[in-house]
Amino acid sequence: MTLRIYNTLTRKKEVFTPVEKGKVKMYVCGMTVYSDAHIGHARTYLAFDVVRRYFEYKGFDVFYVQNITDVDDKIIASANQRGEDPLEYSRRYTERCLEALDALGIRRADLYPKASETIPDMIKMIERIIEKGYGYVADGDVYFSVERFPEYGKLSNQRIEELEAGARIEPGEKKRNPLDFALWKKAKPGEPWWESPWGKGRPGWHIECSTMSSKYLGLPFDIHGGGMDLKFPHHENEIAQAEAATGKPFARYWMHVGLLTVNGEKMSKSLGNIINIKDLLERWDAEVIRFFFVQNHYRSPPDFSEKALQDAEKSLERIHRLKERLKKLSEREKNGSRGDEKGFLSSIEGFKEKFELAMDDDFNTPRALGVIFDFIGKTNKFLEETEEPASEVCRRALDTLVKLCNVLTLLQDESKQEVDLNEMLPLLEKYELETLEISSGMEALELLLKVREDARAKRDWKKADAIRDDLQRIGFEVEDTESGPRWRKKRVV
RNA sequence: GGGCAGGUAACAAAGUGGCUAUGUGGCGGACUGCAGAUCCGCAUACGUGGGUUCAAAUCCCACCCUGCCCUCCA
Repeated sequence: MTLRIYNTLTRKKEVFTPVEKGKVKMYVCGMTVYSDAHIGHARTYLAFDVVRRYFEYKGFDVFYVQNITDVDDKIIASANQRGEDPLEYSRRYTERCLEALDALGIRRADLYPKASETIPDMIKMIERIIEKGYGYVADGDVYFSVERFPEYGKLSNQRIEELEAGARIEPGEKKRNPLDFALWKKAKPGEPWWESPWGKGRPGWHIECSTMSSKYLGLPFDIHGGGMDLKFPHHENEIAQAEAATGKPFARYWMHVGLLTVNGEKMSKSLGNIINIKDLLERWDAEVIRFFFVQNHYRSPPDFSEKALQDAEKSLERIHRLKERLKKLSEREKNGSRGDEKGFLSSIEGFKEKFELAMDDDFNTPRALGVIFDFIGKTNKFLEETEEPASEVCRRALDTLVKLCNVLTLLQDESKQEVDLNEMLPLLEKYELETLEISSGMEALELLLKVREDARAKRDWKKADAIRDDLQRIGFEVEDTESGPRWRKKRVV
């Protein structure tokens, strides 16, 4: 089975063949750590988390590098504003940002190299660029000469002349061509600096990615990714620098993630609609947010809104309900039944194949989700038709469901089905139940359910419904089934 | 001006030259004391105008509209 990836470089879907058999080396442009991580970051890093998970699912050994930009104009500006040391400031935000992504349930990359810790390597690369005639020094600054690199523009499919027409020249620029970009910037007063052959200064933004990716992955490496906004000029510049310096091809597959909008508008500082992850997690479950993203293809721009999350939450419920149902069924011991277990088991394999087909087609997560929902429908039907499904069969279905969902970052956390005693106490009182012997929330809930069952047995529907409604109000959904009441905890908004 | 994506039913979102995407919501049915869940069924689609074809929402052309990039941005 072959995996095909849409390569921005060729604007086509291409069959993925790794540089080194069985391995995937991927690099994704990381965060500039000057403020809290926002949902745009979440969108991108979640997309690549799914990419890496699917590669692992297929048996590849993945090495995933994501840089941290901790030397940058905005960081310096923010730090100076607060009278803080820029490097200390960025160190603090690095942790904050990574923790926000952790909280969202995005797995960490294997390595997070920092710009500030890779300066000597960057200097070496800049020296090589100058040696080979692609860079020039101008009063303590070093620039890359775009005209010297004939392939400039190959990623974004633009010609230098066209770009020049649209470019603007700042007064007092030391550049020879407006498209030239800084490899090294001369230090200004109050800025952090490093010694270099060109005097005190700091690296330009683009050079760090060329340096870190080639340092940790070697050239060429397999996948280079990032947000759509980085395609030009950042990624274009990365290619120019790395290929100019080494003479080797850089990254083989370029993947770009569609940028999200918020209520139909671009998310930007000027609009004041930046949603940061921590704020969002106070109101929404991490998995709901992940579901929302996975529902969209990584290349298309999702539109973020509260309604979209509400919809995502409802859809997710369907998956959780089946998971819990299967879990209970597979925990009890039943071998064999009257249902068509063989037919069901073989259909499971069919769903797996369809899932893989969808993911093999440029990580088509919405289609893969469709397959999962088909599988859910099929499984529910099987369970309806089968009186006592064998626990082994249920376990197999559960394993498949979890395995496929895990690739999409779903069902990765154990659902928190604990019961808080304090929540239950008012209800125990309301129904005048003895609280002395109750020592846990679970016992309290079970007592309430038992009382409700007694009421139902006496056809006291009023009381039974009242208990159900009260439990619903504190987030417990109660359903009556043939085998007794079934409950599950829901998020209370 | 140049580059890159899109316009699919109530909403979200895939896909395909002829065969149910899917989820949420709506309607009807089964089940239930009721509800819920679940199952079964139904409805509402492919921006506009041409063209190619036995057949196009899917290919081609034109047009309209939307978003993004060309300045820092995931």
